[in-house]
Amino acid sequence: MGAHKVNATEASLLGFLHAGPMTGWDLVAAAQQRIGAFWSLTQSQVYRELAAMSEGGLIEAGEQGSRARRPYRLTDAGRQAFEDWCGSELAAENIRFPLLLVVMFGRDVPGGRLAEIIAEHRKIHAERLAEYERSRAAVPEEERDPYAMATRDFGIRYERAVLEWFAALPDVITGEDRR
Amino acid sequence: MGAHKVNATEASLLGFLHAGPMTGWDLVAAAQQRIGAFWSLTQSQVYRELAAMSEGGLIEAGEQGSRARRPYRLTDAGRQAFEDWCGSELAAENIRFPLLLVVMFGRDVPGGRLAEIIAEHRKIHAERLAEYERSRAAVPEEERDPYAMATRDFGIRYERAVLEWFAALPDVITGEDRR
DNA sequence: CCGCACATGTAAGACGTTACATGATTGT
DNA sequence: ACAATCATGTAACGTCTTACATGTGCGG
Repeated sequence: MGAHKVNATEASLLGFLHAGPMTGWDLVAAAQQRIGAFWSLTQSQVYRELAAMSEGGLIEAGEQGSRARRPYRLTDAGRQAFEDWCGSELAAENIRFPLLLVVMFGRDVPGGRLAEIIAEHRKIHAERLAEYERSRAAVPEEERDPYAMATRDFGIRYERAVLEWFAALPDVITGEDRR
Repeated sequence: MGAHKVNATEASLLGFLHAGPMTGWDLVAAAQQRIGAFWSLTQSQVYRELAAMSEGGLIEAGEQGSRARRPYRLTDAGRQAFEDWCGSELAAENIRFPLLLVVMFGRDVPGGRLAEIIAEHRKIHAERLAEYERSRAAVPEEERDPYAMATRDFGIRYERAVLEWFAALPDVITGEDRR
């Protein structure tokens, strides 16, 4: 009861800690790799939230290991806080996509800059998709975690949608009208 | 030249002001409606940035109208700042999707909560897609702005991708295994 | 003439980013 | 013994969110 209410960033750290104690450093790496595509957080944030959650009793620091490694483990209160978060109303997804701002205001974007930006980003997204598909293929059949697969598949579908969107843009925008 | 460097949020306001003077109130409404799907901003932010940009000479307040309406118009410096922003390196898109956190940590989400959340969000996205398609169909052929169309189409493709992702989720996750 | 929507603004705090500081340990 | 990397942490700032305060004018 009355346990501290956590935000989504803290909840994600608690989520990782279900699998066993981890240090801040490990959490940063895990977050970047496993949820970085749809939930960004920085090293600075991680250490701050760890300190706060430790203060609040949601996690406990263990014995300090070599190189000042400080592993944190989930407490019962932390487990409860995670479940409370799951039970609370989830915020809607928040997308901030500067490229779309440029497209929206494309009429007033100077010269060929719009086409240039689009070409640039098209390439970035093609690479990201390739990367996701490579990583998907790299997981041996028998050790596929359905949850991790699902989130990666989201990324794949997202990147495909973006690429199809690029492909369907009219020439006025992609700048392919000058032949 | 040395004009103030603006962030993406300010750039979006400058973008709107290219079409003519607008008040803070109008900008909030316009932003919510026209870029809200991929760039959220709040009323509070708008008034703050307007004050700051006015201070910096990027925009100028006009005569106060009724109900204290205060229209701002773009200055040359503001136009320049907008172009500078277009010329700068655009930040990558930033997606924060709590639902995907829940999926990622699905193994530790209590009881049928995961399935429940998914069903909920599936509905939300279906409705959003329907809304986009309705709004798309509502624009008369002759007054279609290709830029606005392009950003809306992004939304449509995004929502379709999300719905297809939902549809492809395994039963372990959607909870349809108990028959 | 009164209630509601319009319109601007402020304050405080939560959250996120960037840069830097500090020291330990590993490998060479 | 030295450089590179590991690992934690702090400081400062920028941005976003939430809530509130204040007043105006339109419509019934």
